[in-house]
Parts: sequence; C-alpha cells; structure tokens
Amino acid sequence: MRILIVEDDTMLSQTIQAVLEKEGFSVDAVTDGASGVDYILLNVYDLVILDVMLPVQDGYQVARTVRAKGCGTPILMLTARSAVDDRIDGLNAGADYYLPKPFDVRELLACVHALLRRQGGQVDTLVYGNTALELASSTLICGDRRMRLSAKEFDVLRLLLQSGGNNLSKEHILTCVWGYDSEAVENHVEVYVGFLRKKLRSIGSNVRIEAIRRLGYHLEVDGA
Amino acid sequence: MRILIVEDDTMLSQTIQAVLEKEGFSVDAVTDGASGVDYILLNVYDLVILDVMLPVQDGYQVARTVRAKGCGTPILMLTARSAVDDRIDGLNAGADYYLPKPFDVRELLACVHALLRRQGGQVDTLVYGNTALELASSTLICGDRRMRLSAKEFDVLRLLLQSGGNNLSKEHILTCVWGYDSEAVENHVEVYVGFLRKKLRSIGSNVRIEAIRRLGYHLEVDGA
DNA sequence: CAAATTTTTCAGCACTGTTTCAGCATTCTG
DNA sequence: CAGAATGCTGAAACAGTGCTGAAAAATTTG
Repeated sequence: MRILIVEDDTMLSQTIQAVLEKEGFSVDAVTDGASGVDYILLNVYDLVILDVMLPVQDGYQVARTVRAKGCGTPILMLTARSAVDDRIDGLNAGADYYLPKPFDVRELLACVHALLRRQGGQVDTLVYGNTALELASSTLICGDRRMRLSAKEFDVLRLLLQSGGNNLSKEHILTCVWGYDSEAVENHVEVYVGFLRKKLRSIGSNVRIEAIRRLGYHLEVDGA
Repeated sequence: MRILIVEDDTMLSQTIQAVLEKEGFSVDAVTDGASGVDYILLNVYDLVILDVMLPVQDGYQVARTVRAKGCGTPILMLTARSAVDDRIDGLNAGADYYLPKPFDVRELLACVHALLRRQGGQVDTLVYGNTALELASSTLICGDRRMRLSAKEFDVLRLLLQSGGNNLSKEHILTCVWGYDSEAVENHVEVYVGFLRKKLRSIGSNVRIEAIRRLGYHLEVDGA
C-alpha cells in the first residue's frame, strides 16, 4: 500500500512517515501543493494525507483540482483550522476525512486503516487444479474459458471443492444438496456428477471427479 | 440513495431524517442496536448513520457485527463521547467517519456526501460498454442517441450499473427499489428488466441485462 | 378535468434445469 | 465364471423460472 504525504512542516511529515512505514506502508512525501497535485495524479497512491496550510496551493485547491481531473484516490485532510466551516469546506472540496490537529498518532492510524479498508473487495472463488469456481456467479473458470453452472450443479461441485480432495458419500451429498428429507435418490447425484464431468471436460479442466465404489466421490487433478 | 439512521433519541433522529429527506434521500430509522444490525445486513442502504449510545447493543458492537459478516456499507458514527480513544475505537470497529456531537447540520451533510461520493464515485454519469446513464436527467445515452427513463427504470438500471457486472438477486433489487416492506413481487423486476432491455436495444447499446436462473441479474457487454 | 405517462397486474408461452428411467458397463462376490 | 451390485449415460417427461404483450390502475402533466 502506497501513501503520499503532502505537508510543509517537515518535522511533522517525517514523524508521520516513520509511523506509517513502521506499519508496513510505502510512503512518499512532498512539501507543497503544486507537487502534491502532480504526485497524486500519478494515480499510484492508495491514500493521500493532505495538509490544508501549504505553500503555492492550499489543500482545498489541491483536493478540488485532482477531483476535477477525475482522480478518486482517498484523501485524508489534516489541519490546525478546526472551525466547522473549515471542515465543511474540506469535505466539499473532495476530502474523505477531516482530522483536526493536534491529533493522536493512533487516531491517524485508525483513520488510515478505515479509509484503506474501503479500497479492497475481491471476488471469492474456490480453486482446484487449473480450475476455479466463482461463487457469486456460479461460474466455472479455466484459463479464459468460462461456463455457467445450474443451481444443483453448483451446489454439488462446491461441496466437492470445499472438502478439498476428500471423499464424500452420495448420502452426504444428497442431504447437503437436496435436503434432509427429500425424495431424492442416489441416482440424482450420479446424474449431476455426469453433468459436471461433461462441463469440466468441455472447458479443458484438469480436475476429475473420481468415484470409489460404495464410498462416494472425490476430486483429483489429472497428471499428478 | 437510501440511508439508515440508528439512533435512540427520536427527536434527533427525526430532525436528521427530515434534513436528509429534503436533500432527496430515502431514509429509514430504527432505535436500537439489534434492529440496526438486522436492517444494515439487508444490504440495501448506501449509508448508515449510527449513534454510539444505544439500547440492547451499542454502536461499536453494531459496527463490529456487520463488518464481521462481510457487510461493507459505509458507516458514519455519531456520538457525544468525543475522547480520542472513543474515536479510535469507533474507526477500528469498522466505522468510516466519526462525527462528535454536537454537530452542525451542514457538517453532517458534508460528511454524508463525502461518504456517498466514494460509493458511486464522484460521478454524474455511470458508464458501461458503449452506454452511459446520466444521473441528473435519468437519461440513457449511446453515441448521439438519447432516451429518457422512468423513475423505476432508472433505479433498477442504476443499481445494476453500480454493482458493475456483479450479480444482483431479484430480492435485493426489490428491496432497494420498491422498499423494505412493499407489496411488490418479483415479476415487477422482470417487467422492468424487460422495459430496460427494449430501451437499451432501441438506442443501439451493446449492454445486455443477463439473467441467471435462481440467482438474479447482471450486466454484460456484447461481443466480449 | 383530460391526456399522457408510468406502474402494476396477469395469463400464457418458451426455455432451462431437474427428475425419472431403462439399458449398458464395470466391478465385486461367491 | 455367473450373477449381483454399483455406477454411468442418453433420452424423455416434468416442473419451475423467466419473458412478453396487453390491459387495467395509478400517477403526473398540461
């Protein structure tokens, strides 16, 4: 995670930098508004800590400028001016958080983490062999080939993936997917395993669903 | 934009609600922590305003609970306790902003806007494929062809655009567009998806609304 | 108030996913 | 080895979802 500090008080700037680096961030620092704008627009930072009182261009202008250019990097605004109107101006200029000086270092860190938390957000998938199952969309992925699974197909495959190569009895799959007291019979599982095998093959997966007589099914990776 | 207020002081709650509604937001309010959690987890709100001092479960617990369940709705935390440690606790519990009482209404609004900006991005049009949705005028744009959307059409499409290709269940669309406890049934969503498809086609968009059986809808770009 | 637009309702069609079933293949058992 | 049990597969029947067009109801606009 890269953080940019825009602050003309070099003592303070260095302190913050040290603290953040200790937390594992990669930190750059500049001392005036104009360079601040240039650096922010590089679009390589995950967060900007921006002082309001700056030479050349003040923090409000910096925020407004980069926002106007469509830059969405989160901005944590820092300042000694703590009047309500200043805070409102800061937020309206495009800042994401307004922290009045003097502040506690721990509070700064909490803010930084809160702002960065928002950045994340990746899709979760189950992976096995050269193949992945994207949970949100019930999609089977192998390289650049994608294939959608039906609800039951998805349930069965997810179960197999989650048990990571371990054996699952048809009984067990039946109760998990079709429910505790359903009419469903073991052939249902066999049919769906058939469907899944066909789909896995058709997208070039190296994952096989192996049957063991009387015991059930489990996953294996081809050529291993 | 839907906002949830979790605040036991009903006077204050109603004041905030009035202000926000005047700004054009759709606002719900609950008065204790436990219901707060339930409502937030519906995942239909764009922002939560959360008081710290609450019956049943305090604001910190509420924030921690919903975050633990993977809910990413922005939280604006509101409280009379303004000691540094309280602020740090709030942020670490999963809040996105900490606003000490008493606060200026304009400051609250500035915070709300700052937090929401991040959601939709600071944009007035949402773009997908060769097509754009102009928020201010509810207009669909593709090349030089323009088409007006009705209120509900707009809401549904905006939701789909904001989730950027991710899947949304009919349930979810229903609660977001028609509200938590409305008579609306899933066929409503189907009908509106039909309307939108027709309009998208008629202006030559390459954006398709794809249905996944049992799962819901999501956007895709033709020929990709 | 009338006209136009938007929203809701509803019935029937089309399609996809699910279940059923019969026959074949394979493995196990005595 | 024969017969039984188990697993696999394709075809057909069935059920549930989603789609659509038309019309009624509600709402907005002129």
